[in-house]
Amino acid sequence: MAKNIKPRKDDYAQWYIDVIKAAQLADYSPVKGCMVIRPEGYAVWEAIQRDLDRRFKDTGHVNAYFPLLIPQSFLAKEAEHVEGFAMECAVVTHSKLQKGPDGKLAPAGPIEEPLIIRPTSETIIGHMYAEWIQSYRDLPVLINQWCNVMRWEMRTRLFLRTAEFLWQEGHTAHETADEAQKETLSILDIYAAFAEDILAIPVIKGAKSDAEKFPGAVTTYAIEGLMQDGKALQCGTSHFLGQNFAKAFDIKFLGRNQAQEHVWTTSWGVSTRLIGAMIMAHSDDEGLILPPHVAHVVSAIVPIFKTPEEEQLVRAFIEKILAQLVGPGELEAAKTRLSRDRIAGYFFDPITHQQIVVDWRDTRPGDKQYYWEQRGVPFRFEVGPRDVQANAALMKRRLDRAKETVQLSQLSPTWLRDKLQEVHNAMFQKALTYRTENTRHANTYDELKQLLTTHGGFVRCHFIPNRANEAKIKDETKATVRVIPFDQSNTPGKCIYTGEETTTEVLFAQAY
RNA sequence: CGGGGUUUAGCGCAGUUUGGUUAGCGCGUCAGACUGGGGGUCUGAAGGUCGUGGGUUCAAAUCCCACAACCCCGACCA
Repeated sequence: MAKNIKPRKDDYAQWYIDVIKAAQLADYSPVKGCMVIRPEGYAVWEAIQRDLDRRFKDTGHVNAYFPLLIPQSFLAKEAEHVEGFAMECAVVTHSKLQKGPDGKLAPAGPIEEPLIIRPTSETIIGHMYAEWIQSYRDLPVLINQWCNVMRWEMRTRLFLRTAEFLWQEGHTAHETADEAQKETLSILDIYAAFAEDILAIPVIKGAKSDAEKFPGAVTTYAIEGLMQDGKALQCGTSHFLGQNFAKAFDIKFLGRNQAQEHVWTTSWGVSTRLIGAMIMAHSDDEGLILPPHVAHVVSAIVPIFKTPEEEQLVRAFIEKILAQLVGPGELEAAKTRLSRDRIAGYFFDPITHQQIVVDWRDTRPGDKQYYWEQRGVPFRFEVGPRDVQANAALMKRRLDRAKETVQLSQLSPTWLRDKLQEVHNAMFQKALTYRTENTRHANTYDELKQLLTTHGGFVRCHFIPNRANEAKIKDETKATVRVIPFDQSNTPGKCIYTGEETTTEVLFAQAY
């Protein structure tokens, strides 16, 4: 039992915080609502960036960077957009600090037009696109940026909702509505594939109801995941913006027909919230469980010895293990590398910089087991005199604590990659099984209410999306329409709220 | 922004009722020794504007006043 982590069943919210603290993913900061992402957490973000960035580039996108500050007037140009974001904007109104009569620093030098710190960049990017796009030959524009944004939230939670967060935001402009639509959906596919193949989180693709869509979008698509406490979490969104922003920012081009037309735009993003999703989807009462593809340490080797003689033996044997897993070149290169407190790192994958570490610290083996376990490292190897004798190592799997003795001769990079993939598959399956078991069907509103209160999870039902009715349902159940899944059965039924005939099925759930 | 509560070491708390020496305790942290196949033992150490400002007093963590921050419940938000 982990003594610094509250079990999920006792207090899920506290468990979540404890896991993050124990794994040193993040820390609270002196600024309310803002978090510090520590190296262990940032490594996960880097893995997310690395993989997604490749996927974006593979589909023709390029990266750029736009300013943090946006003229306040820009936000107001799109009516729904300003409505959606005005309440949570941080506003910069002064350009300097000056000492007042009391000797204290106070803001001075008011600036002519207040600037807002970007809550999202549609407006400033729209402004630039208006200058850059003149002709159909300039299209499509396929730009992404990795940056931070700020939304002044009342209630924050590490990774899930913080005032400042890191994300990527793609902004594209197209000649036709059809092309923009396709882009929106192809990005959603990328997000879904990424969530499932890299983070091992099964997600449901679908459209948002009008009540839940992005302010300023025509249609918002999302991938939705189910967390272990039965609440849903939106893991990524892709918006078809129609010509709303094109009209607001006058993004026009001369079309093939010699007429001025407005472009069709999209925007899409995922954020550090994905790290929260990853934690809540997989981790257990012992701490973090990292999906292998984003684990910056894929294996930790824990040496066990009593005497200096035994240490010699063990050390020599571990070198043999490393030689087979990372190669003699890397084994040699690692010797000149600085390491903290005798945790030696060996790059297992030179591209992702995922590593295997050997924990030579002078602490008890039990401490080390917990240490690496709480950090979610997929595999631990125990190597002691007994193992040296047997020419083997004891391998422990983080996911289920399964133990396995592996012979030295078995070890190779492909062997470890296969093992990591097995863990990934098992994690995905486990999460998928959980989701399947926690997706239920309601035929009436009473059933919906009853299922939500007794089980949580997703509830699927016939429903005609409608802003007013959704608001009432949210009032009564705290649940919202998470998605209108693409995967529709197309069988007619009665809307659980109005009783009208419809084929539309939606997923309700309480959400983060 | 409304209602309630809290504020003393990194965390959790005692001390405030009835003002009085150097503000303690547990956990954690750090160092050393012994130890070593799942959180071991011992020794030692560091760490405090007692939320902030003002007042009463010979003397304030303690009494008085004002303010602030944080937490919970609403509201807002994905």
